[in-house]
Amino acid sequence: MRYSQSLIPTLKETPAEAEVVSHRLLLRGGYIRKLTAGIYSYLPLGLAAIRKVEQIVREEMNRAGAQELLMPMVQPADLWRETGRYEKYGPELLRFHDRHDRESCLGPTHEEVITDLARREIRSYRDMGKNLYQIQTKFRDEIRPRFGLMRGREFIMKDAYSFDVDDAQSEKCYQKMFEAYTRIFKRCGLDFRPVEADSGTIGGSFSHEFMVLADTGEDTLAICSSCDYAANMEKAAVKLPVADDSALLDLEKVETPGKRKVAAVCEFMDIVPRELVKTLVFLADGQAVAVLVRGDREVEEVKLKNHLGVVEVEMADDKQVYDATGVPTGYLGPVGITVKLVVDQEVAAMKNFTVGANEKNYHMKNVNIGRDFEAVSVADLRQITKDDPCPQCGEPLILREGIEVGHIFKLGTGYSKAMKAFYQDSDGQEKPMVMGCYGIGVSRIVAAAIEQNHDENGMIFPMPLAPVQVILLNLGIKDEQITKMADSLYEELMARGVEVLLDDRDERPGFKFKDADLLGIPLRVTVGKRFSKDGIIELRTRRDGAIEELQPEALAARIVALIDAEITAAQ
RNA sequence: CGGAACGUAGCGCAGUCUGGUAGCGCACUUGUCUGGGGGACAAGUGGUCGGAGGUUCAAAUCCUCUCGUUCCGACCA
Repeated sequence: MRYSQSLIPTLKETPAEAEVVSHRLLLRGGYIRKLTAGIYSYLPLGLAAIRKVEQIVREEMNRAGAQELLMPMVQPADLWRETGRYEKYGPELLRFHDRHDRESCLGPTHEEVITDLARREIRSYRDMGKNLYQIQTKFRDEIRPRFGLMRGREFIMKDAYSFDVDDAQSEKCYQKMFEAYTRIFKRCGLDFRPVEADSGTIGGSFSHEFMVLADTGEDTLAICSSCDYAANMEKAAVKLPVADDSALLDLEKVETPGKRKVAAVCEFMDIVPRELVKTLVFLADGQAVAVLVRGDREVEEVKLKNHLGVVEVEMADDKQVYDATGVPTGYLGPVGITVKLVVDQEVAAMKNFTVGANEKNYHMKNVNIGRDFEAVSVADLRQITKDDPCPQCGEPLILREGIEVGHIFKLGTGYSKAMKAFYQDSDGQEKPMVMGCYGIGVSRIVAAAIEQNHDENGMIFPMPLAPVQVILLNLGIKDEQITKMADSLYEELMARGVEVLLDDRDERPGFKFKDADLLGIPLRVTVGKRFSKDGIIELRTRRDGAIEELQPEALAARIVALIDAEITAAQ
């Protein structure tokens, strides 16, 4: 590729819209351009990087026995009604009517389409054990797209779906995918961790996320400092606390005029937040539910949602709280409350705690479960903290930010039952197919790789993801000898299968160096004065800036060796 | 959708409070010089000031509405 013929519009200044480093550098490097909110064009270099990821994904999926196919992006609403998701999915699903007024949507994921295909085409247990995948543009009408390729509305995803005869086979496939994913992210040169995850709206019984560790990540991970435990914070199990066996004290009502916040109440009553219990009201699919957690804890909404078995929970506002309970916020408590009450396990282990009295300007102390009120249910409902022990081994946990680049689910038979995807087993019985689904955010991987690999001068691509492996700078466009050498090296490298970008623009050396750094291409070859004077070609690595001086004849072989070494190292 | 900010040349911004001439840097065009870390000089091109309506002799500037973008929250690959 010749720079002069390509479209690589680098920017000296950072566009104001870009906040995170990958977004800034992708724009500055001329890899992407925004069309509208959350929707980007991939320019030649951006596309080249994406193709690299796709290729790795393809190779590993195929190696794991999966088959590639391609499904439609436009999907009929009726298919989505079969699983109930047309109603459930929410405004993230972009819906529209075609010219015949048929309801349609743009595929944000493909469980319905693939299950429809499977139920039509697969009859016998002999045809089961299939894993089908595609790499395709998805559309999710995100409420708030942000961070460039990290959370677009339109993005490239690899999605795979497996169909097995029973749980044991499905489990094997899940394991295989777990291994394939580990290989994929390793080959991409990413620093990542697989973590236990919530299965979200896609549904299913069990799942892992693959997280790239980066400060700009939107998820928080709980990672054990000692054993192999790692989980998304929203899923991370809090260890069951030891029950307090103090004697029960007498219930006491205390006047707390104007003291609504935990801090104010504690100060007024001369207690600490861990002796107080908050009563928070959530709307669970519209129904008010009160949740008790210790004063210094936060409710984990995902845990609450799963515990209640509802689609959505949100914190009620002051008015909704008053409407549901008749008590102003700040004075709510479990004693005599009228709405459904669920209790965090930590609170269930407490004795003689302080709560709101369900009456303005009053709190109660020495409250106890069982004696003063009954809980509808007790569960792990709070957010884990960095001070919690590992739920597996009890050693300290570390909390880190991560970018979700892959997610695998055991789906079970939810979709197959809803859509009547049955096969006939060897015993002649009709049985539901056991499904799994496995996603990778292809375009997001490129962003994640940059978040992990950059410096003040620009991107630093790991060799396996680099859009091209070498940038060849001709620093003497008007010098016949230099240009001749640069062109011949360009030809020679390409002949040896090396991907090269030849910077043949009539620009000053400094300008080309800056662009080369910004673009993040792993190897840089310079043909300039050093060559015309001493016959020396310079080879520099982007990551550590190390320079080797070589004779032109030795260059190609050296480059091939470096590339091979880096690619093998990542495998 | 809730909270906040911002829309002025391709990009980054000033000008808006206090109404009157649209400006700076980069980029772009032409020329000369220059040529190893985003060069210098000279001459240029490019604007319905997001859009619509209003107030006024006069609106980028004041008022109303609207569209868009970004940031914080809920969603997710």
